Amino acid sequence: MAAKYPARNLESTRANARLRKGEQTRERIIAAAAPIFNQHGYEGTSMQDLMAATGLEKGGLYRHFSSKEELAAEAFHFALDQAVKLRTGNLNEIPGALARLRHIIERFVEIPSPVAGGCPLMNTAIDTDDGNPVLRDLAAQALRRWLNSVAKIAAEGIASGEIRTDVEPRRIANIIISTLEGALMLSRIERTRAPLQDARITLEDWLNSLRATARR
Amino acid sequence: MAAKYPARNLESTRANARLRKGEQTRERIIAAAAPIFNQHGYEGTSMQDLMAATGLEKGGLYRHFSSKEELAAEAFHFALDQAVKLRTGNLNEIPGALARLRHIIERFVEIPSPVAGGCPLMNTAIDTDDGNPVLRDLAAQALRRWLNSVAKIAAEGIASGEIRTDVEPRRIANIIISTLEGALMLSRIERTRAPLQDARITLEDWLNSLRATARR
Amino acid sequence: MAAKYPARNLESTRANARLRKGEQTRERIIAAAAPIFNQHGYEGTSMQDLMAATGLEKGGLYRHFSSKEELAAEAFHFALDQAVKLRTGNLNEIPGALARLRHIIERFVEIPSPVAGGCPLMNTAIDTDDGNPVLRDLAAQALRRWLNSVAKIAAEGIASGEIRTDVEPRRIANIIISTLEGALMLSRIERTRAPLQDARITLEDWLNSLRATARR
Amino acid sequence: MAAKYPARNLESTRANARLRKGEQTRERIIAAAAPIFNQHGYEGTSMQDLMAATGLEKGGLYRHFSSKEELAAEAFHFALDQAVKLRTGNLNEIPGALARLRHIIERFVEIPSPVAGGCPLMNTAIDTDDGNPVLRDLAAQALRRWLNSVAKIAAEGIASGEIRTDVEPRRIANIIISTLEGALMLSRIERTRAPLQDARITLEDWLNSLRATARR
DNA sequence: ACTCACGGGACAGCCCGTTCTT
DNA sequence: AAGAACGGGCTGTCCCGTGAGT
Repeated sequence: MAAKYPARNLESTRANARLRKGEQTRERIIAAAAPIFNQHGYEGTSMQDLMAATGLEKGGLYRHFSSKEELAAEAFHFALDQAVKLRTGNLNEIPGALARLRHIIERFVEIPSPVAGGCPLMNTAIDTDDGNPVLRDLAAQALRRWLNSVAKIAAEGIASGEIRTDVEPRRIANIIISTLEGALMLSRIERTRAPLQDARITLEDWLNSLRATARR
Repeated sequence: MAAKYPARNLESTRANARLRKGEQTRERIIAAAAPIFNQHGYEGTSMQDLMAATGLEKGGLYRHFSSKEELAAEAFHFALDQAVKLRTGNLNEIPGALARLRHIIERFVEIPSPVAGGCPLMNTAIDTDDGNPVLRDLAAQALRRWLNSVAKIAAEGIASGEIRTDVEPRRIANIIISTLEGALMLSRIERTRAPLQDARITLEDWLNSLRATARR
Repeated sequence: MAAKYPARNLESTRANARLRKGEQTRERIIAAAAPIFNQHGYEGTSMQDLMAATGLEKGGLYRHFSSKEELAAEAFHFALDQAVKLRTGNLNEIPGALARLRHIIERFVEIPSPVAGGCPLMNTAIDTDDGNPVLRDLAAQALRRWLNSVAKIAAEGIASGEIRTDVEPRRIANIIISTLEGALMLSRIERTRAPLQDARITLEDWLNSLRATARR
Repeated sequence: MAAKYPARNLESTRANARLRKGEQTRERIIAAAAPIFNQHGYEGTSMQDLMAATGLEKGGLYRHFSSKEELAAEAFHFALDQAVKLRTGNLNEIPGALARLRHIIERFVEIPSPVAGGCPLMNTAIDTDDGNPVLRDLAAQALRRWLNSVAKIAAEGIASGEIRTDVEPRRIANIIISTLEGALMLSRIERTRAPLQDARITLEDWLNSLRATARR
């Protein structure tokens, strides 16, 4: 996901250092398109919108992407990357499975989506559920990866004896993500952060109840 | 909202009262349109789709509804009514706040949406969030009513001493609905019922933990 | 023109005394339709407009008229009749050709059209000139009658020695009607009565110059 | 507006300056649309008609004009320009106010409208009087300019002592234009040039009667 | 690398007219 | 005599995509 069209020279440490002009334009288009697709959905976004956002003409856009769908896919990847990076933070440095799960929850609740329009994963999944299958699969795969990564942390916690053995890792992942995403939607519809805060408190309480009772 | 399809029992004086032909057609259109709007969203549904689904021509449709928006609003009401009726069941006859909350959860998880496309409330809310404001408000109000009704049950449980006093009714409502809706989405995207089942188990456990400890 | 569908009984002295219900409705429709057609033209008037103006449904209208065109023709006749009656006044009682021509001019300038939208003859003629040929011919014939009647008065004035013999009656008619109708249009566009007043003054001066010089 | 089709003389620096392809097409569309709008009116002209007349598809047309209204406005300007240029001729070189007024009358009567459908000013004014306000104002303003220019010539004639002081310039303008436009309509409806010829003769006689009486 | 120019098709909405029903 | 119900067609607008030109 991270680095798409590499071709970068060796000494470049950061992603977009020293891109050719065409690639710069391509990245610029994607960055401009991401919030628009994320806000208005695939069908709800017109090439005209993208032209206005990028300052390019239609021909200019189609030089870099063979179709609206391809551009939308790239924009989805971009938005997801941004969100993942921002919300993951220094997750790997945190010791303890429960602490890492709490970290995930906290970040999700406290850090707003870096791309306007909210969680790109859910937005894309819902938007394309009965529509564009290419984008739908992209979103489904991303969700699967997210579920897997959370379940893996839970499994490690169980293996290490930190988490009770009578709960399945997959269930922990399902609950955390279900509750967080559900709360995010309520927050957007109700236009208040209360559901997200409630989700955080409740999930953290629930995680505490999963802690393996220290027997002697 | 009035009485839809079935003939029902004889003593109903006003409900079905022999619909005129036009009203029958109107109801037929709404029933046919509801799953389409629910699946493809407002923008994703064309009048052509509705013509195909109803067998009527455009002139025929526009006789019963002054705009696509009006038809979508009626279809939303219809779908929501169907879902509410089916999933509410004999809720009022159930004694005990916790039992009623469990009943809500169980029904939501076990009974599939009577209208194809999943939960019309969430679908409409997400679909129109950055689009049609009329439909968005309709969905937002419906969600608000749902939240209120769940919170009210929780409040009654607290008042009666059944539920602990240190949790707010609003939070209980937020968590139940967030988790259920979030799980429903995961289920749809992953195409497996596991997230819903996990949500049910976890929410019921959580509700048990809210029971006021019997004092001596 | 005057009496269309007669069938009226003998003792009725005025036109619409004692019409059957259907005929009353028919007359009512025509009276309601006339100003609408006169203001918005044939194409610019929709059956919906007529429904709103009459309070009838489409079926009700089409019972009395076989097509929109037929209704428009009747409405044109009605509007023209109204205008002719009102502006003719006691023309026949006036002695002298010049006085009668002046009377025509004065009436035209001073009396606003009884049917909203201005002179139905010109409106219809212009409106349908490149469109509906049936209505166009109706208007052309009405104009021809009007021209003839004015020319006839002029001819009588010439025959009686009141008007100079070196001007043709047809030219007098053309000038009077051209100037009046042209001034009416300027008045409508400029939204001021000045052009009509100027036309009156100038035409009257001009008529005076046509008076046969009193022989010695 | 600028300079249309022909290549013209060499020293024109800005007028034709080699139009780009798109501008050529744009001008071609306007030239093709002008007679259609002038004949059938704004509502009576469909984009389909314009497609047929230009050979372009809808997408092609809408590239050059953002709406039918904008195209109609341009077509009106074009038609008016054509008519003004053709009928004005070398007006400025003619000495004497009365001679110039006669020149205007003569040109109007003798030179047929270069754009099919007759006088675009009157056509548009009447057509849009109860409809499109944008076009109506355009026509009203053009009429106002025409009236002003005629009135100005009359005023100059009065100031120079050529025309009698007891007639207002505005009335002269009103009469000339009313009579000419009225005669034009009669000519179109009756399908004979007689009304226009009568108007010319009569207006010229009338102008002679306005000549200041030779001083003693 | 990008703009300009254009095609062809879909969209919601409104139109006129007919038939069925009361 | 009139309303209710419906058909089929057309309108202006917007859409995505392609190819010529620079």
